[in-house]
Amino acid sequence: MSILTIHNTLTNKKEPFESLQQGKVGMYVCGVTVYDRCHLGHARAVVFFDVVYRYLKSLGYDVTFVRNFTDIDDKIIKRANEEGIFWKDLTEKYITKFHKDFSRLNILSPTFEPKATDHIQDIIDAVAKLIDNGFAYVVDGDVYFRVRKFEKYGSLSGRSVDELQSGARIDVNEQKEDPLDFAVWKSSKDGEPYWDSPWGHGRPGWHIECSVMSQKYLGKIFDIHGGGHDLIFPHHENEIAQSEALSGNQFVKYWIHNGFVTINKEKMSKSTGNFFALDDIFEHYEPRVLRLFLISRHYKVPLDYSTDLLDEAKQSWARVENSVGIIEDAFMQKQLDSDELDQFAFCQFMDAMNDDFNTSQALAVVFDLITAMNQSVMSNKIDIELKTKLNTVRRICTILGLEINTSDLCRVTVDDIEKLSDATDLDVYLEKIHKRDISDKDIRHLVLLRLVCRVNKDFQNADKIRAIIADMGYHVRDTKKETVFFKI
RNA sequence: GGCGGCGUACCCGAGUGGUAAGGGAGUGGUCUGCAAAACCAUUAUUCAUCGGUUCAAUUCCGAUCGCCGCCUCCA
Repeated sequence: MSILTIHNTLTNKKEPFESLQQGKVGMYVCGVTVYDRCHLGHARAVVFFDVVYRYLKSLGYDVTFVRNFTDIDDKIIKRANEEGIFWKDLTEKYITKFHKDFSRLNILSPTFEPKATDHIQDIIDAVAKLIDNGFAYVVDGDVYFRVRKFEKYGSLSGRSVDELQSGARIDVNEQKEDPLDFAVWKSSKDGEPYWDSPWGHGRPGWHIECSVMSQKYLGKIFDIHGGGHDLIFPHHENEIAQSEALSGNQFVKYWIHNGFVTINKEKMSKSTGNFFALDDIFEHYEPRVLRLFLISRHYKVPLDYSTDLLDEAKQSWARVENSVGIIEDAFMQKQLDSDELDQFAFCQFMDAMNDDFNTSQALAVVFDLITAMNQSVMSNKIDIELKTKLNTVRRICTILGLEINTSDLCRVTVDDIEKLSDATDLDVYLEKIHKRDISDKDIRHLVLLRLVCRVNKDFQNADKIRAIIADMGYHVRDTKKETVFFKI
């Protein structure tokens, strides 16, 4: 059995994962700045780290998982002004929205979900300490971090300070000692939200909230810190500088960064308007299809979005649910109690996940199992081996957070025909159909009537009813003794 | 300009120093009243191009072309 290896951005290598404390993992993932709806790019990051969280737990680790909300910053103030609402109302609106969207994507709640504005005093204390130890300085109510004093600066993003210096854009703020220095505390202008501080009215700079909250909940050093690839510089670079300047020790052992979602190969981004909001996508696709799509590629490489690809994901997920639905039915008839897993397949899954969370390969294990299960059903082998495969599919999908939903499947059997009041029902319904006076409530009855027609070999009417059913967005599937129907 | 990533069938996408997972789509067949689902068979002598190392490279090295990202807010 393999062991978990993780590609560490810090060393740019795949490394065996060894937690700092036996059996425990501390993980911090940068959440979102709450000033707008979440898009597919956010979803990829959130879903991927949810998979990491679930997988680590499945390995038996006691995981403390922190994902923050950055709920005060320039964009929030700007947006609140544009909409003419109080900034706090804006952030709360989008935090609620975040929870709503991501619960649909079957995301587990993190252990802690801290907000920057709930930790202002901690932030002020940290800034004061940075000033005390010479890593930060005050200019007119602003506080800046002295980048050049932190010798390791640039180690995460692979840049040298001089390189950055030459490429640095001209900053309007001439007060800084060095163009590379960044704000840890920003003084507020009139009308802007502020908190009292030893340096006057102001608010935290970007970056400091993550340094403070991660260390507060996870300690001075912790195992995993994650986020989107675009956060490597400057956000995570700055976090390292601040955090290590505060603690004097290494901040994080493993840095994990996920690649972007792209549209026509270009980065999905709010600032360019090149994005699809989650709730818009949910109107056309089931969240679990979206989730499958998001983990269909290895997390580090870009994932290109298109509706064609989502349609493919939808089809492949239908393959899983069809198969599981049929097999669970089979086990309704034939009780077989076993929680055993197919050890061979499950080991293949573990090997895939242990190889830097290779979800593509992990999914291949699921599809191989599906094929094998279908073959069993085909040859009527409803046995313990099939049950262990089914258990394994369910187990793997749970770890990946993919919810297998077979409850939408409804069925009518030939036995139900007897319950029909009388034969005139058909004429009544055909009349209703003719008048289009039917609704979702009638579906079950329609399917049953169609079955009656089929039993009576009245295929013309059977097909007519099927066409109506299809028009209403349902699909029927016949087997020897029953008809299964479900909404498409 | 600096740094980094990617280029695998019709599409998506894993992977390995010894000859290419999986999904979607297509084609032929089985099954079915017909569909659908499922099953079977089939679809890359080839992994951007050109060199090099090697008994052997798609996998390592170099060059070239193409695409993308970061260097400014950004998952």
